[in-house]
Amino acid sequence: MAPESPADRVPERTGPCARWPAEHGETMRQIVERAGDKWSVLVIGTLENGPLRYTDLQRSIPGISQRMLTHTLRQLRRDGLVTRTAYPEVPPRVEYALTGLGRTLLDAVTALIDWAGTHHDEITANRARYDSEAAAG
Amino acid sequence: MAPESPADRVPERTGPCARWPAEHGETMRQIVERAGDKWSVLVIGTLENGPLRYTDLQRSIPGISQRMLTHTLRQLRRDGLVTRTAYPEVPPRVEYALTGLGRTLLDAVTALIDWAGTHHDEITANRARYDSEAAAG
DNA sequence: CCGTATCCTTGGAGATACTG
DNA sequence: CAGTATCTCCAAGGATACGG
Repeated sequence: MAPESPADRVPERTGPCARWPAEHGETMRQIVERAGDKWSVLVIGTLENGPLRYTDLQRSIPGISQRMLTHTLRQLRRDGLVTRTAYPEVPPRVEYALTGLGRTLLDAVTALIDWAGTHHDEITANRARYDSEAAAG
Repeated sequence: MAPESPADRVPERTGPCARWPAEHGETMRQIVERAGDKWSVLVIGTLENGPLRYTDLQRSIPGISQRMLTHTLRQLRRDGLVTRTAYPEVPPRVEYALTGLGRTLLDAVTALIDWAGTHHDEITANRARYDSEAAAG
């Protein structure tokens, strides 16, 4: 490769992030963002203890709208993280459950939630300090 | 507590998710969402190998706008995940680096990225199947 | 009971131009 | 070099009403 200027301080890092394979860039982003999505995380976490019906999910997750519950469930089903089982009864009953894949994601997400819980106070303190310093100038 | 209707199928799960302490609800969401934020993850990952200057970050993260780089760096500084060091030189030089806290977050996020990488193909296949089934009816 | 369809508001994010 | 300021656009998400 042609020699560069002496100001070439950036080392042998051509891509954005080493562990973020550019090959799958688009899909990777979507997957990681799903894990950071509030509603997805809450739905997955709520299903941890076993299958639940649509209405039970809605009641177990305060603040979620029908629109977002339906939408989130569809995304999770599409990715194979959650299954939907309709029982041909009257009145109709539909249950949602985690798949094996969904359970492994739950583990990874749980690690993140634990991290957030562990460092919650520290981060809150950091923010308070930063804000007060910014206000003081 | 007053006895409920027989349709009381939801077990002793009053809150949304057991591992998601409602006490810190708001902050927890922000923290977890930060870990799912594309730009935050890329900035943190890019700083893995050592401090970098503003312009180097911008060049190392293709597609990031000045606005989002500045904004993301400010959030990360506020949370105490990244430090900003200005060297009083001419021309001015500013370096950004991970803090210890930032490095621990990097570990947790790396686990998630690894999960995404591991199951990338499976998820892609799941989506393809779901989409084709939806199209077929 | 289990969703779909529609309207509407908000703020996230890119592009651009300018300052210390 | 290292940002700030402003404009603009668009898509995520809430509220609501209706269909199977």
